[in-house]
Amino acid sequence: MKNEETAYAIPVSCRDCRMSTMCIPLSLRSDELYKLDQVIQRGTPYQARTSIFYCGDKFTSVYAVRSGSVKSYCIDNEGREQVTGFYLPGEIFGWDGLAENYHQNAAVAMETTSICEIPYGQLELLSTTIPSIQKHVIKLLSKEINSDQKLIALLAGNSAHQRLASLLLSISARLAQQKLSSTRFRLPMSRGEISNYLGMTVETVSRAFSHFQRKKYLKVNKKEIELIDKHALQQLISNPEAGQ
Amino acid sequence: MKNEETAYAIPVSCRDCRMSTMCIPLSLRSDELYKLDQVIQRGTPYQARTSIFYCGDKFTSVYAVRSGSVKSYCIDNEGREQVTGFYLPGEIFGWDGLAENYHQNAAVAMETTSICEIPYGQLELLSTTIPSIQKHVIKLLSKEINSDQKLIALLAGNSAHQRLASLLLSISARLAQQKLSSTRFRLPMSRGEISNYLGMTVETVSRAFSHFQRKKYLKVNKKEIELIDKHALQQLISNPEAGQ
DNA sequence: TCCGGTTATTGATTGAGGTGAACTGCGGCG
DNA sequence: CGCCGCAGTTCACCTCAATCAATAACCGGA
Repeated sequence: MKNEETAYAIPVSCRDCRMSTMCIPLSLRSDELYKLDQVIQRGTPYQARTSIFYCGDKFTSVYAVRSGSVKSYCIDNEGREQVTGFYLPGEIFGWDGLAENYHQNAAVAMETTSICEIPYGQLELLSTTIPSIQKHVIKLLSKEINSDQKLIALLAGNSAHQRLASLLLSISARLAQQKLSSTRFRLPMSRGEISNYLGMTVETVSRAFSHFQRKKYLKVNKKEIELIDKHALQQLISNPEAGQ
Repeated sequence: MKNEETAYAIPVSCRDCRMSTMCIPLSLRSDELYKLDQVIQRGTPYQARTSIFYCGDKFTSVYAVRSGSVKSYCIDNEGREQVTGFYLPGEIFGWDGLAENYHQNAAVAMETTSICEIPYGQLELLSTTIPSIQKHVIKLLSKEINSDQKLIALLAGNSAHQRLASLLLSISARLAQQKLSSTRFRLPMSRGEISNYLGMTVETVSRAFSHFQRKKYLKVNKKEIELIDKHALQQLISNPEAGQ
């Protein structure tokens, strides 16, 4: 019955988890790691489209994506959904609840997704005896700020083509960090979710994909993406004129 | 020589500072406050357009605005400046350097501005003995995340008029928190800085101001703003049709 | 299996906002 | 005093992306 190597196997400990290079365990000594292990909750995988938490839920935990993917979103004043983030394996989400003690966003699995739940109260408790946890938490928060600010810059100053190119390269880079292919991958999110996240319409996203394909920057087949000319996409971002 | 009540007087301690309701001292007992006081550096005011730190500077401190105002910005791939935030009295900035130990943004005073510098190393040290400081730091970081995400939603889903209305109401609300007038105020930033921050052009900002004035939502005189119909601006944000 | 609803692509049209230029008002300075 | 430079406003024009519409591809359920 030793099938822990299959796709959605639940690791028995952080030590066995490939994510530990960017997750909280990073920089813990093994006795400390053991303590952390005790408080992390590893549930059964979430099915596609099921919620991890809702907007307004009491903040209890932060969450690490082990496999699959998650989107976070909020509902603005008059009912419209606004996607605020996509989270891939190895990434941690849920910090948005910290300031007010209630989640400002909802989070939903975009596909079958397994997640480590890290109860924040426990983490706080642990951090009184293991200072490096505090430091790491603060670092993760700060990273979230930096990536949000990059998105702000992207939305404020770039064209539709540039935005999509940025997202694709960002996903590519994040997959690379997990030692997954950075040139061939399957987008977990729909065109609608992409367009919402990037502040444009589905049609514009679709046209941008077609444009990139005509330009031979990439191949698209539904959600399967193959990046052919990453350099051209980079160019496009820094220089709007690139490629007409 | 007791002129500590004048505009740019440097308070001798956090206890005397009106900002303490939202700054770090909040929630400290007076013996703890004393210790914090010891590490905070209160320099002479910054002149308009002088830098507090540059992008790439080593991260050493976070900063609280005591009077005046500050903008943060970064320079993107090909030289363009992107404004990432405006900071008013009582607000804390500089967290962007935490993750990588180098500032990802630059910060510059928009007018004569006095600032408390809080050396982060000292703060960390203090927090080992005063756990509520850690908590507060994390709360401030989390707040920054929430406000960044609001901006993302604003940029992704709203028109030029809505964006400007949001900024004006945000400034108004933040001034109100400091018990300053929320209906009559002087914008510390130029039209160019506003437009850059909101992802549009100076001309569009100008047109939007004129439009609002025609609609009797407000009065503009250079940088002096008088909000006349805040409710109409609110409406405009939640409902794009409001007022044509 | 077929059917109905959702998601994606493509085309035609429209409009918000960007672009470039002209014009104004104001402050600094020789 | 007049000249220059800069910030802000206004205008005419044009572009990019939203909108409207039609069709195609896909998925889940009976």
